[in-house]
Amino acid sequence: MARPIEFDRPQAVNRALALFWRQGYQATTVAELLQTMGIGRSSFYAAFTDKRTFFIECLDLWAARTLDLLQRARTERPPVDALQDFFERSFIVARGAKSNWGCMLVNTVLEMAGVDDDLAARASRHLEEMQEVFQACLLDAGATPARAEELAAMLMLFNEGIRVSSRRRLPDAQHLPPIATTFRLVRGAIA
Amino acid sequence: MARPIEFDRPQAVNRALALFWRQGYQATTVAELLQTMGIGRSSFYAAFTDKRTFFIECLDLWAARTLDLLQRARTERPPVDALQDFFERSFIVARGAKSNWGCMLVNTVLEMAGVDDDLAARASRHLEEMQEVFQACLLDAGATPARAEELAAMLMLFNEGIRVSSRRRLPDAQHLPPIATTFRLVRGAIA
DNA sequence: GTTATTGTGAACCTGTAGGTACAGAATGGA
DNA sequence: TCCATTCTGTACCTACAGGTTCACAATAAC
Repeated sequence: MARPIEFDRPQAVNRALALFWRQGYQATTVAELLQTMGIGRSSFYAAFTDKRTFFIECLDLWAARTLDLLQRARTERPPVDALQDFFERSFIVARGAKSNWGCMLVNTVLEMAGVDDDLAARASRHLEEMQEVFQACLLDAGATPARAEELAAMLMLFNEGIRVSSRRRLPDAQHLPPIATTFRLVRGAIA
Repeated sequence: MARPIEFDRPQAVNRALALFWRQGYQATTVAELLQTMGIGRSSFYAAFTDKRTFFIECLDLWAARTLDLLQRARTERPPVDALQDFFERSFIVARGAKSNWGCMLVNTVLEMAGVDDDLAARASRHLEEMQEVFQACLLDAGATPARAEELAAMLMLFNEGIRVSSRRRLPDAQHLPPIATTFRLVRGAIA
């Protein structure tokens, strides 16, 4: 028909996602999104309906990627090592200038709870999915079902804490020891 | 001189603080603040300069109250019990309809990091102060200085996690076991 | 009672947010 | 070459945010 030249949708979404991740939903304006994505207003609304709908798309994508990362690590290493890696990598982000924006799910829960409860609940559900993977890893590692559930809950609490802490621009050294401490406990509780 | 009848400043601040606590900085409009506080626009700006300055006042007040609560608990109970109480009470909030808005410091760090870094840093510094109290409690309980520092860092991570979790509207039962688990570890690490 | 003084509410101002409308540019088909 | 189609940039619209102004109201001193 006509005009097959469109903008690169996945790339545009990726760039926007980074903005939302860093600044959150409210602080990110549509104008900023457009500039980052390199597209015009009408293209944006034609392709993504509106800001809120688009944010949901980014949020779900972020969750899917993170889950995928976890699942893949799970096939490549012993289950508890995979988990510990996942946590430690939350901090060691390219070691360079690139800063850490925490976990988009956690950020969203805290930003939107009491403001847009549907968004907060959506992020919360994604966190539950992650917790289920934690639990599956622990089962793989030989924990009893009850113990796996308890430890997965504890790890999720830890995950949430880590992601908060990682936005505080503290030296990495301050975070890694607690992770090591925790995983010593986890391994002990399984054995 | 004239017109000694002013509004009740502390009460107005308290009400505003609750709003900021629940909704965060950005989502709370000046109009909402005025309605909650029961005062007019000009009175607000005369008394509190502007929204951001006022938010800082509320944030500092929240931090001071929380620190005070911790310090007081510390004089009334054995140090580790005081800490555990502090954590558990973060969830069991009046058991009724009253909901839990987490920790205003944690909320602010996550909302403002990357948006208003000065505000985020201020909240982060208050968290450091809390962590110092944690450490002092652990020292009181007989931990070595090195161990107290390590455990205090871990507890802060846990604190951050708990406060995130508490905004997710999950049943309390899901939170309390991890707290118990953690404090079992803490007591073990001190002894 | 008059007046100087100061807290107050309502109306107003300005900037900017999210969202829409529309003319025009770039293509595939005839 | 021309047309039909559809994506895109610009200008625009409306709502509302934070903040200011100002006339009025209520007091204390005299």
